[in-house]
This record gives sequence, structure tokens and C-alpha cells, in this order.
Amino acid sequence: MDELDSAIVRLLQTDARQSNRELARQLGIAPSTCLERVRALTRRGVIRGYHADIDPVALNRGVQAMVSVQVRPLSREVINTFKTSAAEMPEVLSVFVLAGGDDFLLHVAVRDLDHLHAFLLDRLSKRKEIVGFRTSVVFQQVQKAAPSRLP
Amino acid sequence: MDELDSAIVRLLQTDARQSNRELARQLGIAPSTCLERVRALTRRGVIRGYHADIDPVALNRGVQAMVSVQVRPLSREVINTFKTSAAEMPEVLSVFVLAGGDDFLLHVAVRDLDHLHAFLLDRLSKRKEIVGFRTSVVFQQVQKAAPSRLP
DNA sequence: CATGGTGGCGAATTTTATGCCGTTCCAGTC
DNA sequence: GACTGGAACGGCATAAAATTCGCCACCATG
Repeated sequence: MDELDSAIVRLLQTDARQSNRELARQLGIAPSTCLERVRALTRRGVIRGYHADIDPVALNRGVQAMVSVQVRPLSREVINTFKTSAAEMPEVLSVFVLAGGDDFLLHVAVRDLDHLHAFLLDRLSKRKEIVGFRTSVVFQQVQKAAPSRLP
Repeated sequence: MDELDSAIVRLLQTDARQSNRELARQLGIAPSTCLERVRALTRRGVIRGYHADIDPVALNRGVQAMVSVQVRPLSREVINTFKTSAAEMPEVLSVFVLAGGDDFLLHVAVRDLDHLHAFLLDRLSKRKEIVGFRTSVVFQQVQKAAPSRLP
């Protein structure tokens, strides 16, 4: 993971679809070298994949919310069960298992507020292990295009 | 945004680097048709870009936390200022502006707990508009590879 | 029944990926 | 100073892919 690797990763985070030639050109190295570097990064698991970034509205997900959830009892089994169930719900983008006051944080994205309400009442509340949850609607989200490597 | 567009989007979310031919093959359409569809989706802003998914540890970001923040006064100016400042901090992956008890939620990723502590005390606490914040360390994260289009 | 627009198709052309290999450069070692 | 291993380079050949473009089927419309 030298300076060149970092630069490759940075460029691929910004645009994963540029050709190997273009990548090499921007880095000032030979395409063959660049290709081998990218492969090595993939082999080592540094590059885990490539994903398209899609407009949420086109996916009927114009409304986002963060839902913090408390479950009981706090056993490994209950945690795992809830984590898996939550992750399988189509409205849920990601599940965070937390240390602290809340046990989970769910990042959800739905079509509209009606859908959010329905999700909370009809799907989430149905789960017996939940002893409380709190929902915060997301007004805006600023997302970093490419998190850089920290020093 | 017909059924075919949805399928294209789904496949590109899963693997943005597969060739246009492979994409077309999986969809049962001609490569030229597929290319035109992808371009149209890009023109319409449905596809916003392509990003490499990088192992956080390789970026010195093995520890994640969610930090909920309250600021005062709740003016448009203070909100915007804090939002921008937070987004510019390298430790911050994304900033959510929330409705409800908390005003912001920061998703941060740092090298280790020492770094997290330093970030909270030396960078975040320095901001005068903050009247309180609460940090939850992330034990695990389950992230959906490809959020599907909701019905 | 024309007719114009849309979307799709597939052949042709250009560009890229990929593997291979001899050469060069550099750093560390003797 | 000579040697050596590793990394990068650059050229080349082949395969694969991207991109272009003319043509056709379909369909709603007048």
C-alpha cells in the first residue's frame, strides 16, 4: 500500500469505470503496470468491488430516515436475529450494531412518509425483541464521494 | 424507467465493472442496445457514477462511529456552516441533517479508538455552535450491496 | 393506409484488455 | 564497484470490448 496504490484507489473511488489506459495515463505509469497493480489490490482484498451510484428517487426512495432501536434481552442470539431480519427488509439500506445507549441504527430509505410510517408500524413494530425505537427523518445527506486514506 | 432499466441498474449496482457485452448477455439484449440504455440512464441522472468499494482497513479506517450532534441556535446559517465544516473533516464519511431530537448525525471512520477520541475532543468539540453530542461506536455494519427499487 | 418516431439489431470499425517477454532501473548486498 | 532481485517499462500479438451507424420492426397518430 504505497503512494501509487493509494492514488489508484483514489481514482477508482472517483470513477470506477474509466479504462485501464486512462487510469495509467493519469498516474503517469504504463498500462501493464497499472493493470497489475489493480489486480494485486483486488487479490489482497483492498478493492472489494465496483458499484454504480444510483439516484434514490429513481429507486422510489426519496425519503430517508435513521431509526435507532433498542432490543431485549441483549443476547448474542437476539442481536444476530434482529440484525439479519433488519438487513433483509427492502427498506433498510444498512444496519449498524452499536455500543452505547442504542443497540442498532437502521438507515432506511422509502418512497414517502406514508411508506415510512407503514414500515415502522407494520414491519418494525411487529418484532417482539424491540423494546423501543426512535425515528429521525433525514432532511439532507452529504456523502463523501471518496474517503481518503488517513495518515 | 421500465423493467429493463431496473434490471440494468440492479446489475450495475452489483458489479459496475462488468463489460457492456456481459451486461447485455445477462439481459438478453444486443450490446448496442444495452449501451444506449446505460447512456440514457446516465444522461437522465439515474446513474450518478461508479465507485470502487475499498476495504476500510486499507484506508486506516478500521473503527467507525455514529455521532449525533446538537447545535444552537437552529438557524439556517448555523446548520449550513456546521454541515459544510463537518463534511470537510477527513474522518467524516457522511453527514445527515436530521429532523427530531438531534440536529446532525455524523458517520465517522478512523484508524483506532485513540484517533476517535482525538477527533471528538480536538476537532469536533472545538466548534462553538455545538451544545452537545453523543458517540456510539459501531461494532458491526451490514450494508446492502444493491438497494432494489421499491414497488 | 401512410408516416414519422422510437427502440432495437447486428455488422463494421476503432479502441482496449490481456498476456508475454526482453530490457532497464533501482536499492540493497557483498 | 559488481551482483542481484524486484518492479516497472514498452513493444507486440491476440482476443475482447466499445462505439458507430445504417437498417428494420413496431406502434401510435393523422
